Amino acid sequence: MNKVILVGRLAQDPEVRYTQSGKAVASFTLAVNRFGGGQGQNNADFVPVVAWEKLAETCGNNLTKGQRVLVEGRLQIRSYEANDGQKRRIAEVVAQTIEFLERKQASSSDAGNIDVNSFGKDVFPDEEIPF
Amino acid sequence: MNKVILVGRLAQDPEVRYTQSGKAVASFTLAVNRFGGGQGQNNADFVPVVAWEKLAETCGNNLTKGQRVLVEGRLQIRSYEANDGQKRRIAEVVAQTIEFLERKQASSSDAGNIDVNSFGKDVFPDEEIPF
Amino acid sequence: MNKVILVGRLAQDPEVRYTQSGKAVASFTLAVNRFGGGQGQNNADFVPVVAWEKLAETCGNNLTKGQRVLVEGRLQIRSYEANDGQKRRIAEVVAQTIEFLERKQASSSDAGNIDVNSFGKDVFPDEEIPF
Amino acid sequence: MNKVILVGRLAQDPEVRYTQSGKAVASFTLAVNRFGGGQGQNNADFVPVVAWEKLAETCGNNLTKGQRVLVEGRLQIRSYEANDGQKRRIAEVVAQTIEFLERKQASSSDAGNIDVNSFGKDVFPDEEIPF
DNA sequence: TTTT
DNA sequence: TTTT
Repeated sequence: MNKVILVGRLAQDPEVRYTQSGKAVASFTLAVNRFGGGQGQNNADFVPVVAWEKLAETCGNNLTKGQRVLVEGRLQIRSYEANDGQKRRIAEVVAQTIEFLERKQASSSDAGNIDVNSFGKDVFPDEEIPF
Repeated sequence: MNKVILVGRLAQDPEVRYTQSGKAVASFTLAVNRFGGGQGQNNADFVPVVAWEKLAETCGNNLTKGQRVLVEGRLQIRSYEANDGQKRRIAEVVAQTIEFLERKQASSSDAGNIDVNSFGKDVFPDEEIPF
Repeated sequence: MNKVILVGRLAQDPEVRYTQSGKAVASFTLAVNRFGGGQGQNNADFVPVVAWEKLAETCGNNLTKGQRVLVEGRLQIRSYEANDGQKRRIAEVVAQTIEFLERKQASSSDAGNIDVNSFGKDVFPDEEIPF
Repeated sequence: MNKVILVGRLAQDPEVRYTQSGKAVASFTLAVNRFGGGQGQNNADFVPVVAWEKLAETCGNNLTKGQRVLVEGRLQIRSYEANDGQKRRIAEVVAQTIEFLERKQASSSDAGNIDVNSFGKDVFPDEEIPF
């Protein structure tokens, strides 16, 4: 069991890239507010999120900065070599499902579809994220 | 909502330290095996976990390397200044509950208490971890 | 581990009652939409939810029919004797935390607090729900 | 989001049945111990669990009464007509993933595979359970 | 109806 | 850096 469930807002628009084999990868940072915690000036965790393939494309097409979403996924720790030759570790959430908790932009006529919208179910990709 | 649920094995014995104000903090790395994923030589995520106060002490007293546990907590992203003066981010799971999924060492007489053992419920501490 | 996480809409206003000892208990039904599932006429699970004490009062004061919330709790199976003398079982979610995913009614001046709002953490009460 | 995560022991061996169209359905009751709760004589929730298709067969072949497992699934509320013609509701967890937390019976030769074993990912079936 |  |  490796399960992460986050509710937060996109801190930026998703970036969609492609691996050498053509798989889509979306990445964005999710701002997850803390409650009851330290009440400093920037009281949130900024969590890196990645999504693959069809889910990546749906992110690219439907999500924008500031939008609130629920992300379900797994916590992945990757090693990579930094510019200075040092090995570092990065944590990120690999999204398996994303639910809209609000629409991209509130149009005047969305009475029928303001419900939660769930999409995607992505699994363990075997390629590295192209950064 | 910021929820993480992991099942894995301690990659090392927990280390217990104390903040300046005397709060206990336990930290350990949890090896969470991947399934269906890349089947390389080291097919696990090594996730840093911290626990505070009473839960920290219970960790120190009851957990050892190799033991399987279920950790429920939240994902925290902290900034810190590295030795080279650079700002880096570290992700860790702040444990709220830990359940034993097996005993520290199978003694010959624990027939009655091999059940899951749940302890702790720790919340948003307002001090930094003393590294 | 006994964990339930639901996102849905209140199917009715919460009812708040009191035990003989004076503890508040709120109960409501949460409509949780299904996705990818059977697309019949009533495509949702109607889940009974109860909340205790302070959390119960917050529900009574802040939640209304139709409002979208995230409920975190545990699944409880209770036995009771039905009117016909038969023993039946009822399942319900005992809420531990509830997050608003939208406001009761959008007032014109909530720019600062439209964020997710989390409240409550309630535990294993030792009294029966007064039905 | 409709997510349930339970750790408990099988209260009985799974029963495997088949729908008219030939889909396998396994069902069993999971005894989930309560902690911190009422400490009466039967301090557990007995939760009905169903699994479909390949996951159902794996349950039938690998799980037995008393075994500890982790079940991830969704909470489903079904209506059915009782023998007395009354309409009743039943809650059950539709399993999506099951992890072994211990082996069926410790044979002398399972040194290599005593790890957590995860299997299955089942989705919204469109047939009724054949009771 | 029930697990340990 | 790492568990089984």
